[in-house]
Amino acid sequence: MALKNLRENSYPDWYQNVVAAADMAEVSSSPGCMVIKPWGYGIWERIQRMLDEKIKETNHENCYFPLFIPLSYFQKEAEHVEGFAKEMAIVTHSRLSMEDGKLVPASPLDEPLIVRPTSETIIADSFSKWVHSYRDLPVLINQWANVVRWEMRPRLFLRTREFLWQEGHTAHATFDEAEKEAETMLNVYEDLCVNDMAMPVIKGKKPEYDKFPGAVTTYCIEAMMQDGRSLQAGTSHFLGQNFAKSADIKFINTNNEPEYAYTTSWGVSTRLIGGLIMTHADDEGMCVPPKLAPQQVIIIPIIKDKSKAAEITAYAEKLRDALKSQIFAGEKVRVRFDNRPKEAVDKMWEWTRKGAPLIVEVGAKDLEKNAVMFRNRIHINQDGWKNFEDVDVFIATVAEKLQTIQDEMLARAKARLDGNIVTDIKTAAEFEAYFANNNVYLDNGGKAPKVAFVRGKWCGDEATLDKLKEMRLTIRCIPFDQSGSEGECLLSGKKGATLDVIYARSY
RNA sequence: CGGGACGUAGUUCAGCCUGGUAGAGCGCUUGCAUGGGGUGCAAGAAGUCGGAGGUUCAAAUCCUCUCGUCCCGACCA
Repeated sequence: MALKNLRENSYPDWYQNVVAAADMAEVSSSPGCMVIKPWGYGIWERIQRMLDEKIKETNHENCYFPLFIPLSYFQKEAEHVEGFAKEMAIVTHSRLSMEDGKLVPASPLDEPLIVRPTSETIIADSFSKWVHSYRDLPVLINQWANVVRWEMRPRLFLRTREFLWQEGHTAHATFDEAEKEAETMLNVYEDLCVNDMAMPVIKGKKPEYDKFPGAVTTYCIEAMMQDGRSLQAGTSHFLGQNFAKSADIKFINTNNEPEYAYTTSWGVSTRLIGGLIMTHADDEGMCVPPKLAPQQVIIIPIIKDKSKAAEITAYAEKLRDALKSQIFAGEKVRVRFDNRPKEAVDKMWEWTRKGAPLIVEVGAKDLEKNAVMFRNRIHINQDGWKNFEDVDVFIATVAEKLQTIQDEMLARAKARLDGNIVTDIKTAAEFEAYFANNNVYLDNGGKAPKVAFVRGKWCGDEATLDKLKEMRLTIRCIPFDQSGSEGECLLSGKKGATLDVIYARSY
């Protein structure tokens, strides 16, 4: 029996159903916020660990800046102010007092504090104190933090008022070095998404109108969800000297002249988990790529005859310990022996909905044959879901099996992305016809709208943005691999457009 | 923040129109049977009906306000 809400009926309902069925998160009583439950947080911890390693490999160090940012700091960078003059949490009082039996805010602050929506301004302030000479550069730091944006329409993992992320901030002596840094970190994100999350992405930069407020260039990676909508999975900004000028990050260069530093910032958030769900989950629940799975192998004892319970338990524990000594992707295999007092069949389905890659069932028959029965989550209801194997062979090949699953998940996701980028729309008329209704299907049978990405020309004129909005589309990015050819702009119909862009509906 | 739907047991929901003893499925607890693809039978526990005010002899039900959730939109990681 699959989930109550299937993908083909209602994608949003299905999404929430997966989050609940996999027990990853739930809506909190605190409005707009989520409670990330152990399985969901475990996935986040895996993302953190893998990304943190990559961040450190590229010479960045972690540190921590305040949650509260004085309002005036926010006001320093003109574009930043405008771009971020949106819903934010503002601290205006410093205590509560009791009046008529009710708690009311008291002691107004001289200057309100903003609960950080992002930390460019407060970090730039520190950088201005740290940087005096070209010898102090580059400054390469990162922080793991929570941020708050007062979203009006929250969705678990994809958009919540408070979310967890990492934000890297760097300062450099030259334009080129900073620009290269922004690209390097975009590549780090791509590596994380592709090789660890099995979620292929398109790399590119945002059009001018869609840049981060205050950025010179915003680079991004875009992933395709199963409904054909695009999810911005990560961004990396080259900020030029904009923030350096407003925060006065100045240094003496090698020519003994004062110069403003060049800064970057880059981040990914718990939104990646939403992307992971919409990339890999199916109508039976979540599927977690082995590298990200908090538990990669689940062992469930099957005890029919209670007199054999001790024997089966001992067998399972021995198997657990042997598996734990195996190495997959440079780490010990993560194994859980699930001996909770529950029905074996319930445990099996629970872990299936959570998306643990391998579920092993051990019972009396296995003891006799010195074997195991294991299920491969991503082959559910197909050949290869249920497998029998000699226990020693299983132990010896568990890392190999996990790698195969990881590879297969990437291959599936990649096939979906590659197979659903429409490239043969060459005129504005064809383009309009293609999106004439919401019922453009990627595959047959589905009732929910699934719209492919269209890769085509854009003239770059901002007058085309109205048309875009009308069609409920967005320009996801200007991909790095430009063809350089000329053609008709799919929005304006103008000839001689040279930019290749990705048009898609988005999250 | 605009448009729509909705808040009743842990959960999914019925009951509301036409006011009069608080209901069901799943889940939970116990027992027996079962057990390698989502168990069966029996018994049991569990809700000041989102909150506040109003109408009434009487409110889950009618009225007002409020808070929250979901969907669509705008906005965004």
